[in-house]
Amino acid sequence: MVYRTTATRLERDEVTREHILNCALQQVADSGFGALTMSGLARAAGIATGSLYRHFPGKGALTAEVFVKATRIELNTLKEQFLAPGLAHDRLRNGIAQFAARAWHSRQLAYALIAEPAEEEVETQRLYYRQAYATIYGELLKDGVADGSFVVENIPLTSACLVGAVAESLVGPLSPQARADRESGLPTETLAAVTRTITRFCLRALGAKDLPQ
Amino acid sequence: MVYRTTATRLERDEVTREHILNCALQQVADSGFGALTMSGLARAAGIATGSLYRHFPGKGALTAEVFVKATRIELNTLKEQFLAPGLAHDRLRNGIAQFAARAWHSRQLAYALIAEPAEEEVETQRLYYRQAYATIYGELLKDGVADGSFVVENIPLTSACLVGAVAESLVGPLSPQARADRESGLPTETLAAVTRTITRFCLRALGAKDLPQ
DNA sequence: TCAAAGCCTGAATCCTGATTCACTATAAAC
DNA sequence: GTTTATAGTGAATCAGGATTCAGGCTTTGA
Repeated sequence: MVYRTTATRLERDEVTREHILNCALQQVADSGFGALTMSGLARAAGIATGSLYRHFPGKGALTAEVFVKATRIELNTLKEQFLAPGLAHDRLRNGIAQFAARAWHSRQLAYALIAEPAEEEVETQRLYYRQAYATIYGELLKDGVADGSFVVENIPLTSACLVGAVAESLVGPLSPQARADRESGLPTETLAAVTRTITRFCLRALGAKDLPQ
Repeated sequence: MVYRTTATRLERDEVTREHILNCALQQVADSGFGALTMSGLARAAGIATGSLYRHFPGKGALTAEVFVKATRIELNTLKEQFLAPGLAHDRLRNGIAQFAARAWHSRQLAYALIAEPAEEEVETQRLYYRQAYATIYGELLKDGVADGSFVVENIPLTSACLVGAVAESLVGPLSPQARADRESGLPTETLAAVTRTITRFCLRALGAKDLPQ
């Protein structure tokens, strides 16, 4: 036995692995999951196609890891706002504003994470994380009912409505940005205006008393 | 020239064509667009694979036609409720209730029409029909603002929120039915309860005065 | 420096399902 | 009944992208 997996090697592997994931994330952020091919990714990462398979068992696993890496960040960011101290009313407002801003500035990635069809393994993770999203919305609603911010009868279903409303209006084909992409007229709406409308929509839907502005 | 496309032939072609579309719709309603293959469809329709290409230029066109056929029905059904006489408040309530009931009873089809990824040609049509949905929502909102039912600042964006909320809560992965599919516990929610929650959510979001019940 | 073992390469292979096409069957016209 | 154009058939082909693998390359440990 003259060849050993030495520390140097392990470290180098780790670096390569991260490099691959970063390149993949870049591609997804630029052009979505649909544009992610193993040969293209290998080219972008500067390695051979076969080498990808040293680090990942297959495309599904690789893609799922990209998805999870990116989604965790979003979820934690939102969680931070939702679990902050203060009235549920304000926490919801801040959370949505932040989510909207992030989606607005990287719509392709937001779309990929929220809605774009992808490998089976990605869909599995998406399901898991949607639940996670719904759960933190649910927590917030519970707090909001307790502190008098909201009036909600069915928390899980209302969470689903909120997730859907926010997703469609920011990232879906009816979102102002998507419309602007299509009809090549200027993007008439601003982030601030969109955020305001969505926030008011959600707060009103939850029976909140005083709306922003 | 001894062979003419006689009336009998044209009629028979028409029948076959309809038969194919019906079989395809059946398959989509049973198992979604993903399960629709040309050879499978040919088998189901009792004809040869190649014969499908006598009636349709390719899979994309065929699938798009199935989509349009089914979606038109839904859209018209909703339009009927939304354009009925009466207060916008009530029309919205009726429209959503009907939409929910239809989706509830054929969830696979509803999912396929609203959200399931499919051929390029289908996505094109989906875009078109989403706009159409948003437009009729928009009309209703305009009427509602006029007759005092609703308070809405940004009609297009609010329409998008409504479409998203309804779609996600009825058909998306967070819908009660989808949850029930996954966790094999009984489907705790009833259609009536779900409809009530969604309707109240939407009406409140639109600033409606008196909520049902 | 060298032998041994694992790494890296990328062209060849596999897979899945749409599409084609040479052939047979059928309908129309006489 | 015969001729001939068109319809129907389904096995073969094609397409495009994931996956494999034989062979050269590097690293390791002595």
